[in-house]
Amino acid sequence: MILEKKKMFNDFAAAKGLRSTRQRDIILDIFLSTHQHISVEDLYFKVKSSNPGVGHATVYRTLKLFVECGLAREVLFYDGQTRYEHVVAGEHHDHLVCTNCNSIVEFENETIEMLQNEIAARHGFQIKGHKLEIYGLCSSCRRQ
Amino acid sequence: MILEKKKMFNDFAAAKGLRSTRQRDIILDIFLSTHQHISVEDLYFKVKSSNPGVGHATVYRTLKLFVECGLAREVLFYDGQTRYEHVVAGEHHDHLVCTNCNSIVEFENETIEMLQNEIAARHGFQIKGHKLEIYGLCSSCRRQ
DNA sequence: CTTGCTGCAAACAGTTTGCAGAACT
DNA sequence: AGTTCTGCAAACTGTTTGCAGCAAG
Repeated sequence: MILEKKKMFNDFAAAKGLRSTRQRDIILDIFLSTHQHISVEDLYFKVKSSNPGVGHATVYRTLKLFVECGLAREVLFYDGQTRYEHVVAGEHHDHLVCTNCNSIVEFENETIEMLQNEIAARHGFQIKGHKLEIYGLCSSCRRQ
Repeated sequence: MILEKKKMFNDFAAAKGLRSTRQRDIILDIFLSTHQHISVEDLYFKVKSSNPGVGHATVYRTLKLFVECGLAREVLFYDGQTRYEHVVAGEHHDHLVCTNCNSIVEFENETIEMLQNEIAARHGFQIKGHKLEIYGLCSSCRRQ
């Protein structure tokens, strides 16, 4: 799992012609060792504690790379700090259902998935799955 | 609808001993005339255009009051600007369902509701309702 | 040796705050 | 008159950027 992710980053770096640097390795290691939605600041301090020389900007820049290669995802809360969470494979989509013609449009929304995890955690639930269906009139039925 | 909201704010202001000022009236009027998620900056410019004297800080301060009295809600996107949207009455809750003991916990999440509206809008859907159910093990069933 | 990467500090953008004067009650 | 509110500018916070030196290829 962690090795997979390292490979993911290495492949991405190779494909983009990025160099392999000590700092990126350290930041990736520490990011992979964290749990959901760590703030840049927190990650920066973790990195600093084991590796004082690393700068603020490098952490910012490296996290953007992780997002770009699909390892991480930006998450916003209401405290003005950007957080990053791990992208986990196997996420699925939900549905928009037209109550007139019964057509179904699929969609995915990572933020909703994430919020669901939060809600479940808050209530002590161990989540197994979910179903989200939005009902309404699709664009063509609206016009009629 | 607009009058209701003005009343809402006036009642809140009265209850809190806030003064009624020209600026707050203007900002409320303009906010009520806007659509979903306006940024502070945009609202500020709208206010300025009809009323040049009003300052930046006042718009920020007044929007916080709207949130406090339940008229507005903060919304975050990924562009670093805080937006505010209207709170609409009649929002409901969703469910956490335990697949073992079938107990149901109700919850509400405004952000999910809002995201659903966005998704529907993006697909040209006129939303009528939705159902969100999260399935899993409740905290007591997990322990067994 | 060439080019990309880093660390630093300065710059930036959005938001908040302190304060003197204006406005509400 | 007393106190809250406003507008301004300065301060703050989180993030980005320019640049000289460092390091990977």
